Amino acid sequence: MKLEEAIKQTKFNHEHHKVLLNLIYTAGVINAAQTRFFKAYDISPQQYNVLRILRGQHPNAACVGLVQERMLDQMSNASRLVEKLKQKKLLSRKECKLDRRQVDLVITESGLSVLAEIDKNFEEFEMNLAKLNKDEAQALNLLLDKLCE
Amino acid sequence: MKLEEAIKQTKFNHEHHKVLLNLIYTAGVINAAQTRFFKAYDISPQQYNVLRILRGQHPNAACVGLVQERMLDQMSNASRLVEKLKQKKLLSRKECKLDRRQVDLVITESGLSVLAEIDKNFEEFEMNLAKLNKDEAQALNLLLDKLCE
DNA sequence: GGACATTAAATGTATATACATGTATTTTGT
DNA sequence: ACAAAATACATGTATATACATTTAATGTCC
Repeated sequence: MKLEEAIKQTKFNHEHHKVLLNLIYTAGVINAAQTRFFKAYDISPQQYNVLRILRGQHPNAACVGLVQERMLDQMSNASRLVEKLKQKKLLSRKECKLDRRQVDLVITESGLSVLAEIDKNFEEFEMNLAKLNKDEAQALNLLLDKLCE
Repeated sequence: MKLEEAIKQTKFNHEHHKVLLNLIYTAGVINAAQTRFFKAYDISPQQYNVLRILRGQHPNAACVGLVQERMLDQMSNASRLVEKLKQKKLLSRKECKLDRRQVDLVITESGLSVLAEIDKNFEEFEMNLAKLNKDEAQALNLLLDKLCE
């Protein structure tokens, strides 16, 4: 359902105000859909994000700071997300020999296979979600990039 | 900072995947900025949203259901938001005479003046946030609408 | 080498949120 | 009219998040 129907409002002060509402609304819709999608794999979208970052480094280790830096939101609890994933044995956490303040995080085999399982279906999920063709997707990305610059 | 810099990733499987990340990222950026902006007025973006809905009905009352229906996210805790706003005396909550299951919510004078104060600066905030011209804002809205349809 | 600042990560705390359940009231079906 | 279903809202609970503080290790300057 698009914004105007969802919030029962058809007039906006100006386009910029609608952009603001529309972005927050759209992100909420996507987020809810993602949360539902990942629930089947017993992880949250944030946890998926962390696993993907670790897979990107694999077989090297990454520290909490690197993960935090690359996360979609600049949140402060990478530690706690890591703890959750460790409990599920999707990553390993060891003291870093070179700098004992840091920890070496490595995705486990189990973590890799969960990601592989997810990726099988995630692309289809993405395509369904976005009812846009490739050109439109590209245009949307350009606008979002410009907005954030 | 745009997505690619933020997450240190320049290649994406396809445009749709980038759209997904970009939307969540952009909404996060906006949300953080909004939260900071509203902090000066001691309310959250969600609470602002509720107050705006009530102002839209003023001087009529609105019930919790109507508020919930029009909120940006389909959340389940309109009750608790209302409770917070009542504690701050920004709205009044009375039993509805016609249907005693419902409650009549009305924004208070104090609530109206907080909104007036906010609106003085919010438009400027919106414009700064979105480094887009009017045509681009319009294009972005069309794409988001299409995506949510 | 030692006091002091800086950094990395973890933890504490208050609030927010998702989801399920509870409670009171009204509506519906017979 | 009365039992059952539906509705409106509130609450319980577990988890998530923002923000500040703590702890331990490293770096810096004299």
